[in-house]
Amino acid sequence: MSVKIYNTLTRKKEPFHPLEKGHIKLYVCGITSYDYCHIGHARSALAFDMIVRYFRYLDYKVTYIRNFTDIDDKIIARAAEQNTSTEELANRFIDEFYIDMDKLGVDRPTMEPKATEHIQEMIDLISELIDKDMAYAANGDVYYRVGSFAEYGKLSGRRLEDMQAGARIQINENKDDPMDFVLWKASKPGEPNWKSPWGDGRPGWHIECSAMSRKYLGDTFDIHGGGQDLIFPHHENELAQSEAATSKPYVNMWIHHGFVTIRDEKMSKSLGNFLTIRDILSHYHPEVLRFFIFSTQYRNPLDFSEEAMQNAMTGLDRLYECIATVEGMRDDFSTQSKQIASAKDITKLTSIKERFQKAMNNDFNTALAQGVLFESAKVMNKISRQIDKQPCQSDYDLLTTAAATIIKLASIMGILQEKADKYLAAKKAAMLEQIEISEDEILQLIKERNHARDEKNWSQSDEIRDRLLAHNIELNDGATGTGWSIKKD
RNA sequence: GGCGGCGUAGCCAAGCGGCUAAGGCACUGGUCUGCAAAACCAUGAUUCAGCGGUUCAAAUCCGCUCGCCGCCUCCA
Repeated sequence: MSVKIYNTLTRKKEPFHPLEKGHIKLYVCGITSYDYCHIGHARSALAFDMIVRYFRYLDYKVTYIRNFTDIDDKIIARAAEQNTSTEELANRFIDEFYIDMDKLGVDRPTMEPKATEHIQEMIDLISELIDKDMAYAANGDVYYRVGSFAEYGKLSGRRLEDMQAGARIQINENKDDPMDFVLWKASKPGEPNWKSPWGDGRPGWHIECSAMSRKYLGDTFDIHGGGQDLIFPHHENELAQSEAATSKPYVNMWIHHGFVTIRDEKMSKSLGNFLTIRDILSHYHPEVLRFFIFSTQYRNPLDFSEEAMQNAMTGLDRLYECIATVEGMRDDFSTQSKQIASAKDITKLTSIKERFQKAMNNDFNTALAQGVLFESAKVMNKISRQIDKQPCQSDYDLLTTAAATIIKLASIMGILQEKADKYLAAKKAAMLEQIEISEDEILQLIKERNHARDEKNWSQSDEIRDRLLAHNIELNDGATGTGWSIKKD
């Protein structure tokens, strides 16, 4: 059973097989480093983190390259504003990026090349294109001759004629054709620049990915990924450059993820409706953001709202509570106890892995995979609540194995990775800080209330409970005593 | 104007030609409880934006209409 992936190039879901058996070569467009990252960047990093983790779970070797664009117009402009160098600015925000990624628990790619460290490779590639007459130099700039690449537009499904009709194309008298795009830009005075056969200048945006992917992954590799906004022009142009230079297919499979939206509009700086990763992580546990991001399939738009985050948190807590209950089970079983799990329950719980993989094999359908986790938790809760004191061996084994399986599978999405009791305790402690009552006070009041309850003094008992409720503390009277929790809004 | 995507219960979200249209949140009833909370059980779309068509069979394929979104300029 192979993984099926939606390929932007063919607009179909296709079974995926790497060129080299057992070894996947993946290139993903990373950030342009000039500002803090927002949730959209988080979605990109997390989507590919999940994809790589899933491939590795399936025992593939994955070589994962994600670049940093550390020179471009925006970086130059921002550096000038801040009176600093492009290098300092780019490196500063790369450091900030790592802070966010580490908090989110995103695994590092195999390599993270920077554009400015691959100038020579880009110059070499541009020279090859000029030699083949696919590119031309003009006044210190170098342009790609779009019209000479017959398949131009095949990735984004555009035809040159259509684009020219309605496009806002900058007038540039250096270009032979308005659709030609820049490979090398002559530098203006004071701008960062590198020596080249065409004079001092700097690379265009698209060429870096062609040069770096070729260096680290070869002329043809398995998967190239990025956000849907990169399909055109970035990936279209990359493809055109690389295939023109090598005369080989550039990439077999193109993966593009959807946007994060707010009130159904794309999150973007120009609209001012973006939230940074650190904004979110100051209010929510990183796993809540991960849970939220994986609550829909990666290609669909994902609408951000506080309500959706609360929803994600509730769902994550539910899974943690289920695991905590199983882990809190007395770890000795009894030969006296009867088996509670039905044949149907056993089937459900022994097929978790299979059902989860089936979901993931269908174009990384994390939404469906989360459904498998919830269904499993429900069955486990059902069994757990019926166990009286000690489980029988078969139930004990079934539940502990199921919990371990869920934790393992959830690690692909990077959720449920904390010890369940610690996660729940930490959450309680964090929420306790927000209300004006200490744990000691709560425990004291519970003690008083239980005393009243022993005397069947219900009015006093309820009065104490209401007093705690005023502080958002909910009580739960169980067989082993009275517990408390913070009430959700 | 060109290209692409989406429209499934109050909300989120699976479904990719054929088993009762997953799952979560919310709501309601029940079990449990002194009363609650949590958990569990039960309950909700004769129907998948609308209209036609293909098929023995369509939410799933095709066409048209309506609505929303994205790309065509930097953008995850």
